Amino acid sequence: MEPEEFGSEDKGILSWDINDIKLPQDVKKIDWFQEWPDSYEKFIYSAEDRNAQRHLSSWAMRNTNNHNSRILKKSCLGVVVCSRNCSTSEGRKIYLRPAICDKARQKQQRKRCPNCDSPLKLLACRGHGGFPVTNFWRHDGRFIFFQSKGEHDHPKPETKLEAEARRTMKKVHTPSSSILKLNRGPEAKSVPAETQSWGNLPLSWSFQEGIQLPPSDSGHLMANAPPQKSPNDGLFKSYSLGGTTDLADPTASMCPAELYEKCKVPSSRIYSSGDLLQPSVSGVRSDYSDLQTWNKNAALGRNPFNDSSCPSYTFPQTSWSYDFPPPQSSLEPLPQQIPVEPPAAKTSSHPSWPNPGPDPYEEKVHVDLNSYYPSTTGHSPQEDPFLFTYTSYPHHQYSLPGKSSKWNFDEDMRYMGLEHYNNEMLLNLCPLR
DNA sequence: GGCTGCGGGCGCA
DNA sequence: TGCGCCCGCAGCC
Repeated sequence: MEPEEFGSEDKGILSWDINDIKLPQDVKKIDWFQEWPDSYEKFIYSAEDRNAQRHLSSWAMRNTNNHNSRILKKSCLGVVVCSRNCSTSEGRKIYLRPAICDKARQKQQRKRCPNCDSPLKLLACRGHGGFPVTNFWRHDGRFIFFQSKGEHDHPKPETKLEAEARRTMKKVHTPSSSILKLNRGPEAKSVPAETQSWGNLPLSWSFQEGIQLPPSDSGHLMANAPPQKSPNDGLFKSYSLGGTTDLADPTASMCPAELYEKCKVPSSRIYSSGDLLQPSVSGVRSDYSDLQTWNKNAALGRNPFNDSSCPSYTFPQTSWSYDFPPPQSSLEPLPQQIPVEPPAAKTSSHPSWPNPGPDPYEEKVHVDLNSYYPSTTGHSPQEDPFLFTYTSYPHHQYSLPGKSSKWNFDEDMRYMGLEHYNNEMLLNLCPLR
């Protein structure tokens, strides 16, 4: 997030440090959750942002004791790679998510590369002066302040959801490899090298669960060699029409199909707030015009769309604005796949952190997404019995969209990645679909 | 079994 | 004093 993108008021807000005694409370703009924070970044999330509440990151971050109960500190564990740096026949590299638990990580490192059976090795993160990148979380008032220190010097590992899903998938019956191959072949080959784990996840599973894995393997992620792409790549397919989408276009990954033409030019402003949120949106902050940033990020396996430089919109009720678009976060479960139940008020486990209130996404932004939902899917996810055949996240707390077909825009957008992920997985599980 | 948060403790600069 | 790291514990999924 470049300071140039902000006005004087924003610059003042950006001047805070996580260690400050008092953090700004007159926050006008709060950020969308950043799944892959990198470099020396600061974000201010709503205290009701569930991902922020959980201090989630797609980097493998472990808790670090900083002897300060007000500030949660996490340090990056890096990425688990093949010691021979092997590549699959499709040129994919092995980037596994290091287990957070020390014992589990040791156990993980005793396993072999799923591709070449060489030993695995942990590529430690040394992006912060030779030490791991550290992330800091602090709850203060209505906000959750996030600050990262250091720049990851390693590829992105498998995301948490991928790792969780992989474990889950291990417990379910695996369809035959031939079916998987049939189902995934052409599409998989169309995925460019840019594509990383998320979009390829089912493909990875196809490899690991049905085709290439040695019996002893516990699963892995076969990501393409850097540059990589963020998990929210899946969003594109969630919105795409007819499965003929161009996955090589990163800007498309977050665009409703109807807006694709407006979105597909990376060097221009991708999201006009009025395009997506007509009644309740105002203000656009920035764009993704820096190709150098793109190239640099891509070279390190980063998705420039994870940068915080996003257009924003403002909630009329709160006068806050969110960076837009949100869907880079795919860490949340999909409401479409969630049994109807009232949202539970999450209780902060931290003694000094306030309990968040009701989910703002269920109250503040109601956007009719009917016109944006992919029409060619033929039916909505909630109508599709297949979409209920697998739910890997039992802890969801969200309610299904009501009969009014009003969707909670924020959450739904963020969930699209997971929806894609589930849809893709279901495609594997139900290849005849 | 693994993830997460907490906190005691140690070593180093 | 701050930081990095180890360890154990407890709660949760």
